[in-house]
Amino acid sequence: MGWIMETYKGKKRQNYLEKHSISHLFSFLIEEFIEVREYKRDEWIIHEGMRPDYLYYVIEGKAKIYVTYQNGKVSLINFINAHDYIGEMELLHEVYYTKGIQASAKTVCFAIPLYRCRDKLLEDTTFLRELTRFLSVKATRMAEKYSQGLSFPLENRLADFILQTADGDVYKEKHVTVCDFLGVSYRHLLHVLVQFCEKGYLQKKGRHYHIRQPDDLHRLADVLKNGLDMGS
Amino acid sequence: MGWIMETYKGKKRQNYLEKHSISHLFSFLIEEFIEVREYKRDEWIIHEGMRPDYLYYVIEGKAKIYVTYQNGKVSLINFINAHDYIGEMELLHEVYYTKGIQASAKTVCFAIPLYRCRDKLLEDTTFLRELTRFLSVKATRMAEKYSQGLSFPLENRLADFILQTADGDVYKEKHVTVCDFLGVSYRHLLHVLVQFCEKGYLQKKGRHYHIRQPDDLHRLADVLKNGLDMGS
DNA sequence: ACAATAATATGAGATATCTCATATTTTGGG
DNA sequence: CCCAAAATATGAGATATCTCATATTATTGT
Repeated sequence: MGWIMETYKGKKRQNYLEKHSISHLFSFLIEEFIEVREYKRDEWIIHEGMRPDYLYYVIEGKAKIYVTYQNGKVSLINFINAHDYIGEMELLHEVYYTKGIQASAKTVCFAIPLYRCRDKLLEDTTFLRELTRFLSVKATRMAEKYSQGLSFPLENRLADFILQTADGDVYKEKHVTVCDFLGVSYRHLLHVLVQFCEKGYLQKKGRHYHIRQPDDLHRLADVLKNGLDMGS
Repeated sequence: MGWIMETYKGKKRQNYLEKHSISHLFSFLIEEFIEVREYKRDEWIIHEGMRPDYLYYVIEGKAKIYVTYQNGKVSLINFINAHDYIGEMELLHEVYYTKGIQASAKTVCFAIPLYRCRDKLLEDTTFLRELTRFLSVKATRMAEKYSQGLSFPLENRLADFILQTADGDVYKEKHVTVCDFLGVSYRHLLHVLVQFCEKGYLQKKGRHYHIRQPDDLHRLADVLKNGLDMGS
């Protein structure tokens, strides 16, 4: 299936480089090395287990990180959005088991060839500082999610997820994605959603859910927050 | 309780700086800035919610990262060992909710004052590259633990934990610590341990457990591993 | 437009895990 | 050496969550 990633050339490439310049993230001239690539929905940006030759910086779109376990179970580890890096592990480590990354919408990224830029990147203070910040946030988020996932029932985590992903007061994530992400069975996710509806927190409208009582959801979600909190 | 952290001076300090030199991790002369500190068992290296003024590098000992939730629930997020950094989040971010870090054995670390070194550190390629590696490993480990925690029952995670923390063929972690770390109730942890004994995987010897059938434990633990794996 | 596939839905029984109650043993501080 | 607190233990009932079975409804490729 779809492995027809498109590389923008000429004017289109130039346009992206200008409108979404990332030159301030580097202290050397990065532009000439960048390939501007577009991945279609469901296309794999990185195949699980295959070492990528590029460092990616996401310009627009979104993607998901997956890992497959030996028993065949597939787990959605995280979402990737604009301004995230992909493939930084391969830049930093000789040996690394690469996770799978799949675009969940049309996704445009800047691809920086490691074989030409690795040394430059690893000598670049501006870039390293930027990457360090990115990784520290990533590590913190993961740590939070980890302890939350273990410490609280789905009720709380789902309330948080709904509030975070709602479009206005409409929640419309796909159930299959959500139960992967929250690590629960489809059956149980539906069960809790029905409860939310019965309690009047949500109201089902066809395929979507309307948020009726955001305060109640906030009350459930706030339990996950630690002490003072900084938003993010 | 115990907040009498001791700072080594003179010869003792000099000794540590020489025997555990970290000058290769920096491209400027760091030695003169370093304070060598010793924290006693159960002493808090960083208090939750209080912004530390130092970046720490652990030389010997071990510690635990805790976070307290609004409902009073306390969660053990991770262990810290020799060669780990503490307080790097505060170096990188203006605003950050600091987690609590408690020594679980006598712990010696190098404390680098941020008010004197922040700018130097953030300009230092060698250090940034090092820190980036550290953070990338941390982020990956957390991501793995997260998805594992959600995806597998205690049986599998405990088998893994036992094998990882066993001293030879003797497992002797404190139950209270373990159930914090694995995010399960004390009752349930005991329940699964009893099962392991009944199945002959472990044998209880007073306060410790003797590993009888490591292969069976490995079989359970291996389920957590993804595809190829790289150890770490 | 049709067939195949993915996503949504719902029920029922099985497990994993939690909570609470209570008892015994170990440990650290005075 | 003694006490209070922490850690260990065990039972019983309540919940959260999973698995499997089975229908119905989108979506997608051709």
